[in-house]
Amino acid sequence: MTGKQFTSVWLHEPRKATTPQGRSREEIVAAALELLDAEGLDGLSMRKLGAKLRAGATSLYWYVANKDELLELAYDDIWGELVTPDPEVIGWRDTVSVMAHSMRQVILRHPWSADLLGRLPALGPHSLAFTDRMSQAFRLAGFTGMDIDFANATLTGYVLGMTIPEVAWNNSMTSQVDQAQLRETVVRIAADYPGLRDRLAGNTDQDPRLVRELCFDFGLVSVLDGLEARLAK
Amino acid sequence: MTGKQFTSVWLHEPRKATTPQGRSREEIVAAALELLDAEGLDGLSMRKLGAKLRAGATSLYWYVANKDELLELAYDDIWGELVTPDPEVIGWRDTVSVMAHSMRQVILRHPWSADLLGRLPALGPHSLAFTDRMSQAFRLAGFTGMDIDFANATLTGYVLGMTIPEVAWNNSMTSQVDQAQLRETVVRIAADYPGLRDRLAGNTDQDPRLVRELCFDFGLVSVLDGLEARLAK
DNA sequence: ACCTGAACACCGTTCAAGT
DNA sequence: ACCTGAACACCGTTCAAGT
Repeated sequence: MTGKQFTSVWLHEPRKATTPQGRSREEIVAAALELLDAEGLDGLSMRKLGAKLRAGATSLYWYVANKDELLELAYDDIWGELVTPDPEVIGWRDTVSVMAHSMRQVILRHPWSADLLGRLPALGPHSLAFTDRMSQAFRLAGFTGMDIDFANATLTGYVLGMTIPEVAWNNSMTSQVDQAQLRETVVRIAADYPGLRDRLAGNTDQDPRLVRELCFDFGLVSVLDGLEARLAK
Repeated sequence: MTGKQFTSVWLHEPRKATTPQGRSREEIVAAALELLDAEGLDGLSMRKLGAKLRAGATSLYWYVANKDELLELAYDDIWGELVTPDPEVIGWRDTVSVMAHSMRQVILRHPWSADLLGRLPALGPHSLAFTDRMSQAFRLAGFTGMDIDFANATLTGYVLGMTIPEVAWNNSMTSQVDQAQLRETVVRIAADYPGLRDRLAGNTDQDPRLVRELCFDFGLVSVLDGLEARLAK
């Protein structure tokens, strides 16, 4: 009885903007994005956003039902930044590979999006366009029926799962952190796990950004190899 | 100058519990877990938790520096529920496969954890023990050096990325939702994407829970095949 | 049609004060 | 050593009232 209904910005029409006066959704979402990129998810409050638009905080509720809907709009927007090659031109494997790297970059560029992935369903037009384009590549590869969606979910799952904790890690670090001290504490924590400890110790001289790139590529190639192997059967 | 330092519960000793009087961290974390499981991430507030423990909200700050540290503690706890087979007994591939399924179940059982993955680094003992066990399996498989960690990251990345959006989806749904109406709206949204639309339409008769299981297995097998292929080279 | 301000019911956290 | 209450600086959202 008390269960909330399923709701989403994408499930109902926006208020008609028949009159050219007043603000617009686009304007509001653009301002929200600026705030999110500059200050993170906690930096976006309805009051701050109102102030930025030189308006009362509560005036926003005329354009948007609540804050979650606003976040859904902002969230969909960033997927418009994705690079989506044409699989007919460069082939399916390069297409999805480029898309995977591009996805990772979008999330790293907008770290607040990592927090939203586990909270809001992605039903916006940019998300769908992206899914559609990736499906096209997998169909071209030779997948059929539900396997197209499965391959899709496998690859995007890999990218998200690899990138989300990377954001969490970046969040906790800043340039202010004493790297040497951090390393020392991590090693102390890992002391009980010999394998882990030894590999951490052997890593001292590596650039962490580079290591993460290598790791991402390693996994991406593995996932794609695994998917390709299915086609041969 | 203003950058926050890297901090984590795991990086400093807890306040010594030399005296047996007063509350304990364990007690507090256990109560927090109950609240989280029952009411989700938003259901946990310091005031509510204090009330549940028949204490003032602010008394908790004697045991824990802030709410994030409390969440780190709760978050690490759930990974203690993981099934971790012995790779020496059942082989590496079955081991990591069982662990992958177990991970997914833990997240689905504690949906609030999905929100935390992008926010807090996982440095607790349960997380480390889990990583260590999985590394052991991959070493047994034949991986060496950094490839052990890469294989690890690839598999756990896949599981997280597959499961986090599943939680987001579950969050938005309740038993109250009119499935027929939802389907109709989704199809309307997907109208512009023929491939997507057709596959959605063809899916009508499937149990969504079952489809997600199939999808997870499809991806898991693909990822493991891809990793296994590396060993042959 | 659009915007405002006041008000409600919350937050996390600090801190001086108590025992 | 442990706990309290008051206080500060915030939240999202509703709603009657304005233009």
